[in-house]
Amino acid sequence: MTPALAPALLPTPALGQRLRPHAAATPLTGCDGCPARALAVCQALADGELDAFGDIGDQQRFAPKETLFRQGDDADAVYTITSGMVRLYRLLSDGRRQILGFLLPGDFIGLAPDARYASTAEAVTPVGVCRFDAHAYAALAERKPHLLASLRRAAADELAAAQDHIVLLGRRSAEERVAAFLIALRGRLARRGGGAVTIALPMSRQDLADHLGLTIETVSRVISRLARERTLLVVPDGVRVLDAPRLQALAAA
Amino acid sequence: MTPALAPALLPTPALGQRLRPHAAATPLTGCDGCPARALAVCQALADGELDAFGDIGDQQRFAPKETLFRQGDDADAVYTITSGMVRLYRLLSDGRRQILGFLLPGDFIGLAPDARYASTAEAVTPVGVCRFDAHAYAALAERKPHLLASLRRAAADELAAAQDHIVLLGRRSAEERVAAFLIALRGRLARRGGGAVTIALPMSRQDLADHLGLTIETVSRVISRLARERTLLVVPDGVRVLDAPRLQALAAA
DNA sequence: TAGGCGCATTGACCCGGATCAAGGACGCGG
DNA sequence: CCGCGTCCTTGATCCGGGTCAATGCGCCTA
Repeated sequence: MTPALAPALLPTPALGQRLRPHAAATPLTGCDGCPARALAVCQALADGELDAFGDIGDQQRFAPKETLFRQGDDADAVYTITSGMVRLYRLLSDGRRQILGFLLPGDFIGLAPDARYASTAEAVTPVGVCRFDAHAYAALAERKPHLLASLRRAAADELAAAQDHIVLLGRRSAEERVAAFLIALRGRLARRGGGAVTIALPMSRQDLADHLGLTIETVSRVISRLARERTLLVVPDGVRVLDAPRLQALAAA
Repeated sequence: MTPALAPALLPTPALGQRLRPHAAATPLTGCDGCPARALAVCQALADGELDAFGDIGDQQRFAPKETLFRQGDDADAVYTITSGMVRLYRLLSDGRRQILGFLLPGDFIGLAPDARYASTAEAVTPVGVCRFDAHAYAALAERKPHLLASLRRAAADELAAAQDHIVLLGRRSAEERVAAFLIALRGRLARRGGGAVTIALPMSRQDLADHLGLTIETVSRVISRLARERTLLVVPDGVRVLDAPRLQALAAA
């Protein structure tokens, strides 16, 4: 019933790429033209130093559902997302899945480089990354204190985000989870130059459910309810926030 | 019905201190006699370097329920736990509480030193800590690469633990949560020289509930059930594992 | 234009764990 | 020794969200 209301009015959410399949093509130049330049860990380096950085970095693209690496693989690389969206998840032996997070341009994977990856990383949309050999990266970090400091800040952010999510999963209702997730994603998108009204949701409802510790039906029902009471408007591949204060209130704190 | 079965047969769980109230007195010497010496971040430093370390460290004790710092305070110090147990938690505005973790000797607080503490730290048992001025610590870290490396390892561990907990809260049943928590705590205690059979639980059931995203009644019921079916034996301030394989199986993966 | 396929939505019902409500079991102070 | 407070356990009942089962709605291919 909702989709009828919604013409395709997504103003191409500035995610650094398109959300519809098979688009996105950042020219494979060096760091200069990198859309994540201002966001990423790399910003720690002065322009001059970027050469060393670009040298060990290797630009790659992944189509939706392609895997960057798998839980259990040995962790021989770290990544910076330059465009698109990546889901990071763990599987239990019986197939239950928990999505730890959705990564956006500028996000970094490999802050905690153990011997093996503890989770799987998979492209949600077409994805561009900068891939670094783990050893070369570690060696470079050792020589660039700015980079190290930047890594520590990123680690701090990531840990804080993980703790936020622990609170969300441990002590919040379904509606609060959805609202808090949307608010948080909106903030992350906005910081990357997206608008604060339309929130891009290129991932499936199942992905949302597996991130929020709910089922697909519950996610769908909550979103439908928020749409029915005019807090949200469901649009293709996303939602529009109609009543931001109300959504904020539901996300509580 | 269970307590009758349980004489006080706790062989003084080697937590580096006693679990019963009002005991514990590590002499306030330098790092040499520190019970956490081998576990902590400090192990990164050669014996000779410990002087600089001891100089900026400040040994403190806290009685049960005393707070080390509060959510929102400005983060002017980092800590290493030397004895006892600390709970780290966040409060929601309506009073709901989520315990992020229980800290043991050798654990470090302040890997992600933001401007303000994002959570409250409170002594569960009598606690000994080594307190460092945040700035002095950061300055020292800058000069000691070993220390920095050690911090990164600790940050990696902490992030991995947080992700484990996200999976636990997002995708596991009450029984699995309790079992997984007990297995994990047993491992941590064992690594600190405790036995692998008796698991010390100095925290209240409410604490467990607030850590595992459950209610006190559910925690109590699950533990009672495990005791009834001879997987556990409830003892004062802890449990004994009678059927480790079964507990392990419940913790799944 | 029809059929099929993969999501998403919606409804009906069920169940795991929350809530409400008594009791125990200790420990402590008097 | 009693009375009280705190924490834990247990039972009865309720309900939020899970499960099961239809549709619905593009979107793709023929």
